[in-house]
Amino acid sequence: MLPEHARSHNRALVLQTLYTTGAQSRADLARGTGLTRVTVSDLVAELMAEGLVVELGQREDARPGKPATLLDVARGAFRIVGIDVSGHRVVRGAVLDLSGTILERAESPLGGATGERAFELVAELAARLVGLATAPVLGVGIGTPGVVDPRGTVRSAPNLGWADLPLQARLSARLGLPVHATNDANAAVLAEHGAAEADDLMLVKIGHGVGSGLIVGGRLVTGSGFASGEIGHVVVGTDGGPRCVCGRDGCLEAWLSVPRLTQQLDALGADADEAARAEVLAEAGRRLGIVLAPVVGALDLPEIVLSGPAHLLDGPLIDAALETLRKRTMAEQTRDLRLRMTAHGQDIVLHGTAVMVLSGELGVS
Amino acid sequence: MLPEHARSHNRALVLQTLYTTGAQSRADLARGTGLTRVTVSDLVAELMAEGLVVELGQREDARPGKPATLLDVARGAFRIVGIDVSGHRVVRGAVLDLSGTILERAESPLGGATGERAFELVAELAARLVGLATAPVLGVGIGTPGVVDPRGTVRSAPNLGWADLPLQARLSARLGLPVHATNDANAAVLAEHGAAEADDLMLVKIGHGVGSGLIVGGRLVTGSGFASGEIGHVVVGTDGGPRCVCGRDGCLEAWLSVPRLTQQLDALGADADEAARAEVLAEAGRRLGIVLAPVVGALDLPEIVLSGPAHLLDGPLIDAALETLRKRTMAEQTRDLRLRMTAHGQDIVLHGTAVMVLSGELGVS
DNA sequence: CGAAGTTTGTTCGTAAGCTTTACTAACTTT
DNA sequence: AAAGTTAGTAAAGCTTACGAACAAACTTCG
Repeated sequence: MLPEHARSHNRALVLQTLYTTGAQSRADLARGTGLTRVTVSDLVAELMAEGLVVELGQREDARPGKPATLLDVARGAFRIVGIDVSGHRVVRGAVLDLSGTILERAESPLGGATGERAFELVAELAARLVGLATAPVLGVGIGTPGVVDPRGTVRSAPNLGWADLPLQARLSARLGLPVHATNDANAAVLAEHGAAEADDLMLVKIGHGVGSGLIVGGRLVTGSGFASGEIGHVVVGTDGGPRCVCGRDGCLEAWLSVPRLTQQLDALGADADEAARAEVLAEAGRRLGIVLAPVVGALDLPEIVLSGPAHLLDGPLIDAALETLRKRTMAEQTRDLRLRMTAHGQDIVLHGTAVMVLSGELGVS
Repeated sequence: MLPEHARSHNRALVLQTLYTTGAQSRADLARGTGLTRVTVSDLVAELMAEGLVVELGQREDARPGKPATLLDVARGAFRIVGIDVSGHRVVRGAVLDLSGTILERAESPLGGATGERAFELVAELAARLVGLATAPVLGVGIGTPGVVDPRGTVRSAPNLGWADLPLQARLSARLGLPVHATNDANAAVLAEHGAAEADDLMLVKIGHGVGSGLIVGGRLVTGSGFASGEIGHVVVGTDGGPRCVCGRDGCLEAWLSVPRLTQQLDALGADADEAARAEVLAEAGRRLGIVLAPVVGALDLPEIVLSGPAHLLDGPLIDAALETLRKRTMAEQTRDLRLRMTAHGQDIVLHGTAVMVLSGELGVS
């Protein structure tokens, strides 16, 4: 730990405070960070020279003393490019500003491409989006299914036919920009965590498969083999269940994946009554609750967020899951447990990649 | 982040390296920590002045250059007092040296004491042990059942009749020494983690009740309500189970607690055949595996350690638990999963409290 | 209306901490 | 005996943050 590390820590602290709290003066920043006004002024000067912070002008309200000069992160001065490879049929991408607002979108049909061809599609989409950016690009973030190590190498992503693909390194070399890659569910939980304070959070992403991302103590859990969150193929309960693609009976994914739910609802027929449809969804919710209960107990989780098609998840399914969780864990722990849908909708992975780039490039987490 | 924080970080880094790697020279430390020899010399001088580090004399082996002066942590110059309140009938305590070796033991029968009387017993035992120490006491560590917050206040420990008891503060005031308190299962997982490198580890403590402690990313998981590890009252499976003291059917504790296992084995009779006894234990092990599977999946845990009576746990129970875990999770994750008994035996909580004091007082973790 | 008080942000000098460079000490190898 | 190597220390310098003091610009009070 050198003095310069302390410096970059303080720099990130100032930027973080400015990012989350919004426009404020140097003196406000000093009070908020615990540093002195002198130090804050120095750090702010450095950040302004880099174009990351701008002065907004004087504060309007009438107070005694010299009027404060308001500062803010130059939210419009840089762009982030985000790529979501978790879709089954398309690769989606976007240009975002530093606040995480999506400014431009683009997508490429995947068309069943795998391996090198799939990488090529991702790289081309990223390059296209970088071209659309009307301000310097801070970095590129990618969320992909599969096991991704901290250096952004995709250790294994069966659906895309990727194995030990150095996604981050190759894309960075090609674009000449910083690139950050992570698992799609991890990106999603980062989006949900946003720039919030350190806490604990689990995000369950339900789509073609079922995966999850975890934040414990404010930090993303990667797992010993970088395979955290893989709950899709955990067997639920002790009474069998539907056959899973992995060959076993009763995996969570076999109960809960979107194809399975859709197929079950379709089987009821178009004119099925609402109660029958609700029961199908409630049964899936109960199964989710059964798997999550031990995790909630072991980690004392306060909040779980679901991501996926709201018309399937938001209703009987989520209600049954919460009720099951309550029934199967200690009352003290789940009394305050929150289980809810994400507010990010379909863009959750894109937003998460932006958080990842902000965190990696600016230390803003 | 001030320069002095960097200083104390580097100080702890030197001490940590010395503690884990053992006797070595200042130059070795410089290479090991990445600091320069000058800085290491300065820090070592500071640590020697405090009596925490001592010179052992010159290195013996024949190498070119000036002979190195070997250093080590003054492992015998300080003592740690550890208290384990997790026993059902007695409070156990010990005096340990900085290496975690137990030098003296003492215990007090609890005799059903609760509330203030139980606290009094703990305080008296601690004072007695401090008196037994033949070197300055670095600090006192306590492992207690229940929910303990980071400031060492026991939020709730029903068996001891404690609620919002500021255990750490009151004991520290009484003894005039630094005190650290935590949950017993958390202390146990710290013992198992020891001074090892950052990794992931779960410890399941099976006794009168069932609890667990978790280390994720090298850090102890406390949980949002400081109630992490409470898996004893998570319901197992979807086929009912024995009635639990909490009123529900099929809690893990109802399947797995020592009283329950003992009672089941006793019910078989003294001349029961070995296979019947093994089946009782294997069934309990399968139940443990069912609860742990989602946690292993979500966290990508590489290792789980059991603590409790070896004659019950080490055998059919542990074998069945591992087999169940393998059957119920993805093969990639559990291929390398280790499930084993602790090597600390009954002293695991005492050893854990020592780790806690070392970490809290010296930054050695 | 002017003096007093308040708040902001900067300048200047200082203390802490780590580094580089240079040195001595003490050993092995040739 | 000379050369080379390694350990540890001393001196000087750079970076970083701080405290004190101050000017600027406002409000409030008499």
